[in-house]
Amino acid sequence: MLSKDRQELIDSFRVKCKRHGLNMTPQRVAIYEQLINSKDHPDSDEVFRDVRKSFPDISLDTVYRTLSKFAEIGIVNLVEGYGEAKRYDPDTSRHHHLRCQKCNKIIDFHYEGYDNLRVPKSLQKNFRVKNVKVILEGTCYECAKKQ
Amino acid sequence: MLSKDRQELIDSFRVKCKRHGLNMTPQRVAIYEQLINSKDHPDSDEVFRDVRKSFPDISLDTVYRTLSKFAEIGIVNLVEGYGEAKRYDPDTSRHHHLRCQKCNKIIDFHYEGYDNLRVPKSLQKNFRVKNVKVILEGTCYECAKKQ
DNA sequence: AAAATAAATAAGAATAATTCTTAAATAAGA
DNA sequence: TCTTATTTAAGAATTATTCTTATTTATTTT
Repeated sequence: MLSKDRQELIDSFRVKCKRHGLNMTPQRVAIYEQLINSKDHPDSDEVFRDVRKSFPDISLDTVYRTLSKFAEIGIVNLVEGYGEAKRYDPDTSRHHHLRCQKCNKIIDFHYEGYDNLRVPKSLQKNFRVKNVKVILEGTCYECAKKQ
Repeated sequence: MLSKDRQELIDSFRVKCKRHGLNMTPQRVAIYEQLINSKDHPDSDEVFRDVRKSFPDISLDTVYRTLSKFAEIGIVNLVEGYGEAKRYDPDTSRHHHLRCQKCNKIIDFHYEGYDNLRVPKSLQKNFRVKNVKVILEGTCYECAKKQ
């Protein structure tokens, strides 16, 4: 997160919040600043523990709410591992998934273009790749209708 | 799951279990049969509720244990959404992820080959794609060493 | 086929992740 | 500054999952 300078990032953070009707609160700023420092893919509890150091009275619930809001407006991304119940796919044949970000529905599809993506050589030293997944995320028809 | 006939599937299920040292129990068969019928990507609780109809005394814990074993030996696949805590990525620039299936670590990487995958036209009618993710799953160096 | 033993199960307690409820505090706009 | 809509802290509640223990069952050994 060092590609832009701190102040620039915070300014654009304020703009994004305003654009989405989010009030500027010290908690939100503290969480955002923590995220800038983070080099990892932290969960809410990690962020909570870190933010707490500079903001001892913040509540866990606020961190949960805030991160999920931030993800909603694109300040952060939710990584694969969506915090819901584990789900299993009984179809082990080759296929790919659409995932609706609103309702979490998963829809199977097949597309040859994704079937044999090559794996970059440079990774193969430090990581043994077992499978390549392509996931198209977005909004399903039913959820799009509702809006 | 109708590509092979029922008996063929169950036979190969028995073979896979044996190969991995799993005993054949009525519970495991019942769960496997339920999976064959499933057209979806059920979570453990859904499987539990369904299996219960034909096997009223099965416990939820058994379903959890069994599905996770099945995933381990490749009878089913765990879909994206791994049931852990939600994790956020503060880096919103274009990149992709390696995910270690053992320790759940996520490693960023960049690879041009994945940056502009085209989205099949046929999907675009019923699904509004917001982003395309490529995830390479496997075993990280540290976890590989441990074995 | 019966006995031994290793694996698997049910039941419910325990833990972990997340969300909800409510009353109080606060940011933004008039 | 006053008003109003948001946001917050705190803790209860909920949901998903794992753990513990005693019992049962599948497989292996006799």
